[in-house]
Amino acid sequence: MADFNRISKKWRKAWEEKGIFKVIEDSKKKKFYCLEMYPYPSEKLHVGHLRNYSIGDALARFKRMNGFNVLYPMGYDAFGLPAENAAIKNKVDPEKWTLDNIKAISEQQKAMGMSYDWDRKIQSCDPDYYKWNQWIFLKFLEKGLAYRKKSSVNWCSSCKTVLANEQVEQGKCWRCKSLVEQKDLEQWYFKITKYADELLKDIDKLENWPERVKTMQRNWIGRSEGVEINFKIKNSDEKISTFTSRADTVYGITYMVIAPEHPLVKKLTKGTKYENDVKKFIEEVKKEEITERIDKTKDKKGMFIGKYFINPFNKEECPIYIADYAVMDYGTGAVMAVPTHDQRDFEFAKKYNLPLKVVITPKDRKLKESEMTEAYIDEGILVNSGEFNGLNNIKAIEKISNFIEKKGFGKRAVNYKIRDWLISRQRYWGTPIPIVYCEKCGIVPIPEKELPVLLPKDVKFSGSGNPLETSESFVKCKCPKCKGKARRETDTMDTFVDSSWYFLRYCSPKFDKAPFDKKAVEYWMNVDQYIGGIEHAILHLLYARFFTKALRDLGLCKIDEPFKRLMTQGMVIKDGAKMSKSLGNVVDPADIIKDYGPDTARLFILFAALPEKELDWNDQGVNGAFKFLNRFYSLVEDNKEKISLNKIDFKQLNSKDKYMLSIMNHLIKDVTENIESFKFSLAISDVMQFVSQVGKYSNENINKEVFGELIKTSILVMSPFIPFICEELWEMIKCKGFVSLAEWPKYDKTMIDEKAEGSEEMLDNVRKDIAYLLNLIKIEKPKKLTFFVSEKWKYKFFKELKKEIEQTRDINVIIKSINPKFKENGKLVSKLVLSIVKTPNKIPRVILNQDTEFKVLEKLKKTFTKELKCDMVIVKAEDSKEAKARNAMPGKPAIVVE
RNA sequence: GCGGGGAUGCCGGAGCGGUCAAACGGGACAGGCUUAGGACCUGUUGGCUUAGUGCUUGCGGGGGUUCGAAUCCCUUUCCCCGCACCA
Repeated sequence: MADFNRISKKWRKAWEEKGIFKVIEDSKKKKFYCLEMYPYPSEKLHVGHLRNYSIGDALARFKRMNGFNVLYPMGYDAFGLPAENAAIKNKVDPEKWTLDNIKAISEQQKAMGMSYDWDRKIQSCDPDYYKWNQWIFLKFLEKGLAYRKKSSVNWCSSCKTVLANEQVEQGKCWRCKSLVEQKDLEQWYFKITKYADELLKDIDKLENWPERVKTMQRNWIGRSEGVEINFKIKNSDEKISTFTSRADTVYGITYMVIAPEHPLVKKLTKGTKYENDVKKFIEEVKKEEITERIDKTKDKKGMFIGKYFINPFNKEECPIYIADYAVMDYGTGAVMAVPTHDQRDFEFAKKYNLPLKVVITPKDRKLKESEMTEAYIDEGILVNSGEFNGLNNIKAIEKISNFIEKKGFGKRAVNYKIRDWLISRQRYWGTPIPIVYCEKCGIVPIPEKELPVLLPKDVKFSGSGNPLETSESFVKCKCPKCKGKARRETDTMDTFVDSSWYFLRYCSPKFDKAPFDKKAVEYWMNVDQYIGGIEHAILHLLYARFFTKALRDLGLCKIDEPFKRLMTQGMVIKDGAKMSKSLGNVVDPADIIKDYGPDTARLFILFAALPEKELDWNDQGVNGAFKFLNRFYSLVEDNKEKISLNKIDFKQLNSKDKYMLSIMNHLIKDVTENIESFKFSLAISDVMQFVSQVGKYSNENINKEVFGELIKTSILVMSPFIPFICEELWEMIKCKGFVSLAEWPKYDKTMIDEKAEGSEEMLDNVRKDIAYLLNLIKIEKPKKLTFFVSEKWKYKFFKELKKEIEQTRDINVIIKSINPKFKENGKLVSKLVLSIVKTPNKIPRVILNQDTEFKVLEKLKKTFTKELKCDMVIVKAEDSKEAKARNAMPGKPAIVVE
């Protein structure tokens, strides 16, 4: 048995020595940018990574062989919390920890045969890299895209840092899953909301993104059109503004809820008897906020604050409540409540005995407030709505909105769920924010020429507080403006900043005048295929899109969207569950490589499931892949003496040789198409079938040139999946150069139609059929025979048959393919109808072999008479024994005789 | 609740109007090679069968469109995955 590990080491070395995967811009060649989401360098690679890279590498290799100039880089998302936690726990330097991991991981990637251009490696913790984070930050600051504000922020007490909205999942920290608290802090933000509209609109341009990712982004941006309505408060000069997308319901308002944090709450209750109770209520809500406020099933809680507002539409006075279901974050923090037509309002109104007022009613019945058990939220007709009565409610939204603007009650408004991106992190291992706080000058940016602001080494990792604050040399500094005493910003940037533009850096990784070389970016961008996990559907992919647009507006690049096509790979599971340490179902890629070699691991991963689907890890399956590799390898090795690379002499070929060449051309076609549509597992299954056929062929009396061609082709088409072994076999059959750089085979269309095996037998059957039919209708020599051939692949045989009949019987033969044609204009049918015979006296006859089908044919009569433009008589149902007797074939063509 | 994706032979998983009893792999069974096999090769693998290019059942359940449905439509059940009191 072949030693696959020896083979892989040999070729890895050869590739490295020749540097065959390095690329440079080449305007003469078509480019292809293939990118995998760069990994966080944790201690070990897991199979998910392996899958990611196997997919990307197969594609990169395929494109390379197809003549593309392929940019296929790798780098590391090297900043981040785990390094810092390791520092606290094991007293190691986060940098060393990170760099050691990178070394180990890149070693594994090389061992797996990934064809990266390693010269373009990026590590986000390199000052050469994060310098440009700082540079971009300063540019954003200039443009007003970065700003500092005090606000209530998400705080993770376990990670001891604030989090962006995108990093809070169901009230929990995305990383450590502990509950997120709210804190009032002054922090740095990126103004992603400025691009909300464009980010939303351009989702439509992302044609090759998975639908669900696009949907998730749309939902996250959460654009909602509506109106902002101002309400006067009775006995006060204050106004409350509310946002609603349901202007059609304004006549049904019976109360209002405002968020407890709403600034007006204090004002309105000050000095009233409600003041104390309201304060108490707010305290209560804050306490439960974290856990319960996010639980939708919970009872809504609220409280009257002693004030009323006036509904400008009907001048009614309604009470104002504070309630925990109103969130300050969205809209104006106040909600006009229409309990009859909003379920949340309905529940609240029922609980606090607030009035209901129906303003929309279904067409077929009447709604009664007293009988309602839930809000009516479907379409209907407006009632109790003054001049708008009788309108359809959807149409009324538009009319009432106009009315609101005309009367000055409010204005149209658009709301987004997306918030500005909070990028400050109270952690050490990240890009320092290039800002200084001066006693005199306030917030002062570091001048560009002083970048990078380096991370200091003299910090203490105590496990509490931001380690950066322990570095005096870092914190204490001079103001760049006045040279006076100043304090340096100790927050670092969210690591998602690093990953928001790294794909641009790959285009010119060593460029030192700007984050990237505009020219290189113009050549390489955008990313033709991006591959990564679904978990980044919102976070990274949204940020990267935002960055691209912002950098474009800074004049740094010309593209609107960074990733042309996105493919999200499925999870790897084992024994029906996600791999996890606690379940003990983790597979270590290193073990697989050790036992089976890298090619087996790659082959299994790509074969076991389509890239986008879940992959069920199965040890027997791995072994199956291994078995195939051995079979493939020994097929070549055992028969290498029989291989000739000389040109095929087509005159010397027998039908078997021709048949083999035909399926080989088929193979090339299928594999090419399957790879292009990411159906790697199907491409591999095609090759498996082919290899087993070639195996059988090799035992026969073979044509050496043909055999050589078959073997060569199978090595070529397999090489994107199992590059090491293919390289070895390529050498074994004495082909020149690296198979990794060889040209992808092209298929010959004419060869695909080559006669399939067994065609003689089939022709024989058809001959019998014809004889039988002719006998049946008692004519020796019809003028014309028309064959309706149902299956495309049989078309070829009938061509031969045509020749034969025309010569031997002197009959004019016509062949028609019925499948595509009949489907279009009549949806006909070949399988059931075995034969149609049109007699000389112009009465068409139909012969069947089944009683059941006879019934069917009665129905078909119409279609047939139309198609054949003549009457139809069903002559007889041919019984199955008769069919058997004349050895009828299945899927036999319809035959028309004239 | 909203949105996205699923349900196919013993298992993983293709197929997405006729070439489908359903690719490919795994498993199982039989045979060969072998002293023997867990290695390799060959064949079988829904049921019935007078063994036929035969009949019959069948791609979550029910209904429909069609000459014809695993594939299209409706409905229903179950599973996964996102978001979530967004006004």
